[in-house]
Amino acid sequence: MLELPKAYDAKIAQSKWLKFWNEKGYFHADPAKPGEPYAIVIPPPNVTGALHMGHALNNTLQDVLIRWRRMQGYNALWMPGTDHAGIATQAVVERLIFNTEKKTRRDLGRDALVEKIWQWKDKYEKRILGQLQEMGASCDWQRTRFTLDDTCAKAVRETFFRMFRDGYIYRGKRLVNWDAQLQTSVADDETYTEDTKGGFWTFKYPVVGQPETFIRFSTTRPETMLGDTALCVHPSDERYKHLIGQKVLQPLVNREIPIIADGLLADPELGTGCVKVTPAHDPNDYACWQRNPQIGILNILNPDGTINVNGGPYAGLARDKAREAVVKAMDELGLFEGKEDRVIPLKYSDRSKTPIEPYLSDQWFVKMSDFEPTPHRAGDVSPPSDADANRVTRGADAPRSEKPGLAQMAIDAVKDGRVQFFPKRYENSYLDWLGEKRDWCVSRQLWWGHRIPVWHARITCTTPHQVVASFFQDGLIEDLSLGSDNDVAVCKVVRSSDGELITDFVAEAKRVDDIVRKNEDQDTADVPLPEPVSYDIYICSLSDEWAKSHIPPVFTQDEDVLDTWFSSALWPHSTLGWPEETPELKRYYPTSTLVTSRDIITLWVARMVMTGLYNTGEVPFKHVVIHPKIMDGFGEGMSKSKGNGVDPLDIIELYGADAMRFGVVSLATETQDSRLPVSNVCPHCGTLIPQKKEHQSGRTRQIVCPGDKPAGVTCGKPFRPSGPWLDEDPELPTAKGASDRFEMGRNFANKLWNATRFILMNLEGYTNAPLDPKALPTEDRWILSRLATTAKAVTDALNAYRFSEVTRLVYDFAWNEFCDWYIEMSKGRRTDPACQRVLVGVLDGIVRLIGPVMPFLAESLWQALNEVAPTRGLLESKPAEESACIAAWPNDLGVFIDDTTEGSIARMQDLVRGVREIRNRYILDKTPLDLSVKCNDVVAMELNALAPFVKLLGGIATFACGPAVKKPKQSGSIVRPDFEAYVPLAGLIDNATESKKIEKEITQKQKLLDVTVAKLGNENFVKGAPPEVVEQQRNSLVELETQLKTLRANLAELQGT
RNA sequence: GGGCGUGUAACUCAACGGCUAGAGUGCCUCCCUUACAAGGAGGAAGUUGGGGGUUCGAAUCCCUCCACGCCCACCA
Repeated sequence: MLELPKAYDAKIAQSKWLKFWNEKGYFHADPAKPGEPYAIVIPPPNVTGALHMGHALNNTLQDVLIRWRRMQGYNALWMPGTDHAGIATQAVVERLIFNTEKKTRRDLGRDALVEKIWQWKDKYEKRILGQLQEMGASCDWQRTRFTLDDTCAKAVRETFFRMFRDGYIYRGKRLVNWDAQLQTSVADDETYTEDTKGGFWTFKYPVVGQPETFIRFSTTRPETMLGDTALCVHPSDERYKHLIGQKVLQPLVNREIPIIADGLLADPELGTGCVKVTPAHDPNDYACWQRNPQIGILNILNPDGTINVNGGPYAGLARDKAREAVVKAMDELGLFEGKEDRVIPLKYSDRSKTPIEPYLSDQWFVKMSDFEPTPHRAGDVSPPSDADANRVTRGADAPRSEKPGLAQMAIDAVKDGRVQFFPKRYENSYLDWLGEKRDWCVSRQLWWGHRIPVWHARITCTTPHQVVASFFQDGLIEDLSLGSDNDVAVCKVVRSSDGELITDFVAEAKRVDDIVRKNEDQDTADVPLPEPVSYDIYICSLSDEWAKSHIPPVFTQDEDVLDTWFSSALWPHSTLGWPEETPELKRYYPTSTLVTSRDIITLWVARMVMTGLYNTGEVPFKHVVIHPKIMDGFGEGMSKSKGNGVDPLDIIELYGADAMRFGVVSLATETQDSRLPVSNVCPHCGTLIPQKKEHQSGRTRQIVCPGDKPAGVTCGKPFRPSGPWLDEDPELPTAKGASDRFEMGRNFANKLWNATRFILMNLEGYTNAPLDPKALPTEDRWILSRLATTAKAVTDALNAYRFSEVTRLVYDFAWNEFCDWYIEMSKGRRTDPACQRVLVGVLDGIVRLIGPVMPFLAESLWQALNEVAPTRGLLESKPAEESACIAAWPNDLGVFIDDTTEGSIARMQDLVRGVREIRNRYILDKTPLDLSVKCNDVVAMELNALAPFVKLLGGIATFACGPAVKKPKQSGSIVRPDFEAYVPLAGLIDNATESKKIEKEITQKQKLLDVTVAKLGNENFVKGAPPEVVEQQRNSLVELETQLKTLRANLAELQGT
């Protein structure tokens, strides 16, 4: 017989089976092999980040699904990989280089910096993938991708090219969130808003031509006054009506600006009712300018956040200095009216933690709204003139134009069910966000990323002749194949002055000609020469090689890289080899399930659907599973700076990978958040000390391991709580974060380990044969029925992505039914072949059911079982699979389901529990005790059949049953109503206490009886409720009456009456 | 302001219109019974946030109030 160690050793199991699985190659998906495909692409973790509990949850859930489908016989692919995470990674490496070498990125240069980031990436990618492996993730590691690798780059290039060609990508001036520190634009979602101490200044501008007339306005950002191009009031505001159309003087830069009326911008209730308009530095003002283009737009900032030449005398000043100077100057002019301190919500950049500056700059956009793209020609390489139209038609339910745009395509896919969300409510965030159809700014002023494959030149023509010469006679455009079917490059030409896309060059040449001719016709000596005309020429090329040999040197490649999400958006098809028609793409696309968290539903999920549909015509995945976010015990997000984070690797170290996985799967409910109370682990003795709020964010410098516990349990030594510490402190070691919630999984693993150990020790002479339920004793039928019911429930839960239910179901069945009851009952039947087969068969089933969640444990038990019982099976006898990874999922056990037997055993359990309660409450010594039990015929038969139960009563009671047991006439005996056992208790109990207890019970039962009587007396209930509910109420009425009778008799006996 | 969610035992969560609202942890009592003390047996502990309503029947559905969380928008 196989003798296993006394406890489950997670570490040994992990190293052993990881190696075994790798060697066997179970996780490699081969498109040539049979089986219904089931594919998941991993949400690629950021290469620079360490894995946190969110990753642990996210990846464990994917692994559960993949392992489960693999066991079901699917051809299962889990595609792993990492994300280059543009801004985050570059920022980290830049900071590192600055800290170590005191060099900025400009000192290094583009190539050197990118080279350094690649080195960094190689190192951290290895680490992060290794961590995933340690968690047991059964990814197809041979296929590991990176969003910047050649395969992905090819897909990115192809997508950009097609979008450029088809007019989905355009160049536009836009107000972007400018990070003046990193000197890049950042997306809305890469910013956060924080209440910040600021001010609310009130100034006045003098009205031109009306001495002593001023108009007052307030602002939170005085420095932007340099860029004011108007003052704005509400059209119906009586106070200012007469001033609309007048001008005021901006005294600092000596510019006259108009007073305009705009009901959307000005709110008469707010401040003075008059607001300054700075289109280039405020999103609302920008919108106002779009409605009132005549006021003009003036950018006053340099990319580094200092004031530019438009700021006149303030040029060169940093923003805060400019603010001081402007206020001072206004004050000196007597135009400053006062300042109020105010807390202002200010946007910050997530990466550099510096304030965001709304900044006007040239960016590349992907058009989201509906339009009619004309391939190869009419791309919209201009600022959108339809901004207002967008606003009117926004919303997922807005009327559709003929040709749905990217956003609409993605909306439709969810609305018609091609993509389904679990839980369904998350569809809302997706649809609402896409419904806005806001264009997507895809350029980033970074070096780390996919470089934008567009070459640009500006050609300025001083004579119309030159235009013609440049465009036609030199043959430049023809060569570049504008409008032809060139599939390597596309060229677009834009008139610089107004951004008009030029598609008809003959017409354009004629237009310029006409202007010149008009000038010549005037025939005066001092005719001004025609204004020079400039054209911006953009060439997008699919291939760098082609670009090198074909694009004239006057063109330069765009310096920017693409938003990280651009490559992430392609992930489901790019990783499978698109645009090549690979076998993988054909077999696994569309993928099956995407598992992610709710905060990237818009950023990532929506964009994957869009690009998937655009590139392949098919949705990227059918199901989107959104799992909760893991919070600490106070419901707050985990973060490094708070120090309330838990490292999954520490959990693996402390409790094992199976326990970690079991824990996080248990947390995966359908709620938004899950709480995981965090403890500090004493670095000296390992005791877990629950984290308090004051321990967070470095507010507590020192914790002393509690000394009031027994010696040896805690050590009483001081340490530093887990937190944002930058340095090591030799005196005070820093605690790790952990959580005792993972004990549940560890204990469960050990329980199963020991159940297996017990079974394997008792398999002397084991042979296997199929089991016929009809020929088996009650308890065997019962446990097989419970196994079948559990297996079905687990399968249902997985199908519906109710993960926490999976762990709960298996835990309850394995521990509370199999171990606590069936194994105990089996102890009287050690050599019974049927019992051995049931033990092995049920254990085998449990191992399969827990396999997806606890793969290391499952494999350990599986291999042990294979040694002793290599041939097994409940319905047919066959050799077991060589690994739990590829063991068949139990889904054909329905024949064992037997409700009658489950009911009998449930009654028996009640009875046994009742006896145990009496023993525990009253019989503290081990005096053997005669216990007579009277029960009805059905129970009696069951009990006779289940004779070994007597042992469950503790081995000190005798157990008599049958129809004719008389109540012993013995003073001090007590009858428990729920099982009618007569227990002699003379001298063992305190009559007063017990009387009280019984009185309380009588009150409760009487109340319940009254309710039941009332119910049954209610005609509506008898008619309206389902018959089985009525029947059950009738039964419980009879039962309650008996119970009350018994209780009253007990009470009378106790009180000696 | 708009949307989504949460509130059940001391803590973390189940229960999704129907048996006396259940687990795990913690707490109390007993037990190292040869699978397991990372264990076994039992116990105490709940006005299901408050208030209305619908229903024969509500933790569950509706209304309302309170508290909390997340997302989006706005805040000169």
